[in-house]
Amino acid sequence: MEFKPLVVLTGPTAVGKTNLSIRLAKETGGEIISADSMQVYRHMDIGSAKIRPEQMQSVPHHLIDVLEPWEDFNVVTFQKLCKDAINEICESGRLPILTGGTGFYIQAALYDIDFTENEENRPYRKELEEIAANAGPAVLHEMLRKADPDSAEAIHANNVKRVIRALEFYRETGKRISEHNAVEREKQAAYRFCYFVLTQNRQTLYERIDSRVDAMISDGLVEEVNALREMGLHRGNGSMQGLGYKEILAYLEGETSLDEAVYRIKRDTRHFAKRQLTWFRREKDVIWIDKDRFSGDEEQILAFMKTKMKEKGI
RNA sequence: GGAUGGAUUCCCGAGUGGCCAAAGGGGACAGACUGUAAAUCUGCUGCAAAUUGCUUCGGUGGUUCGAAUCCACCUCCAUCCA
Repeated sequence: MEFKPLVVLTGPTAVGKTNLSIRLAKETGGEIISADSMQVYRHMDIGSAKIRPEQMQSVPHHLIDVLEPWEDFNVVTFQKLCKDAINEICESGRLPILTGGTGFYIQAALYDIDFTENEENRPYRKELEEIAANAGPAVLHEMLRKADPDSAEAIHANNVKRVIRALEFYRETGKRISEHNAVEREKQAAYRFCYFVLTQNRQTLYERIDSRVDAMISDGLVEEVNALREMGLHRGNGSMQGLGYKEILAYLEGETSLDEAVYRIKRDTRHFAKRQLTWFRREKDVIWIDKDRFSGDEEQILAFMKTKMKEKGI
């Protein structure tokens, strides 16, 4: 079977993925698929640093503005939409470029990880959440130890969300998620790919994050969040877990000052960037692009990327 | 000029004679992650030849077997009185 080509362009938040992706797409006849858990939502433009239509320069973009902010989104949905987009782009003879900062989504798409279709069992999840809240996380963890000792070993008792997921998996499939994961981990990529991770020195990155947050505020982030709030969105919505949204929401609810909210957005975005970097470091077959090595010169970076792509036959 | 309060490890801040390299929080750094992932969670943070040794709690000197903690003087900061 012939593998389809796929270019992945990722990196920590605020490194400059968007601009580079546009240039790469224009030079290679590519179309962009967003691997971003927040840019899928309409009405969330400023806080998600979504590309503006005029920036797209007529390069087609997929998976941006496809959901309303009150709709749920998750890896499986992403995976499905992403796969469709890749197929469609390839069929038209163009190159799919997966761009965005959600490492987990990229992994799910690239390795075509099997999430074992199962029904969402809301009542069971709720039941488990209540056990954690009332009896404590240790009790829940003990339940997991009985069902799936390996998972219990691997997942910290305090990580309630993941303990619940492991328990759910066992309940729904009758199998242990630890065994399932072990199998999936061995998978080879489903594409002929280049996995680029754009990076730069930490200090500069952090400075860029700080000033981008300031820019978001002056571009009207507060107004954007307020509009969402008036649409009925609240902290329970998945979309409102986004950086910049939950903090401004707290401010609008009168829980914090604006200064405090801004401080938190900056800090938590830096933490997020660090987590992204940790994720990419662990991914195999990654091609790092250190902007500092190229003195930030996009021409050189693009030339480098194209060389690497040629090596892979893309 | 006088009175009072304060100065603690990167920051905030607890500690008022031994159990203190010093609570707690923040930051920084590192890590995990397979249907909430911009989420969730973990570790670590004086130095070193590291189950021990060395240097830290504004400065100097002193009391004591022993001081971040007590005393004296000095420096700086805050508030109040002139």
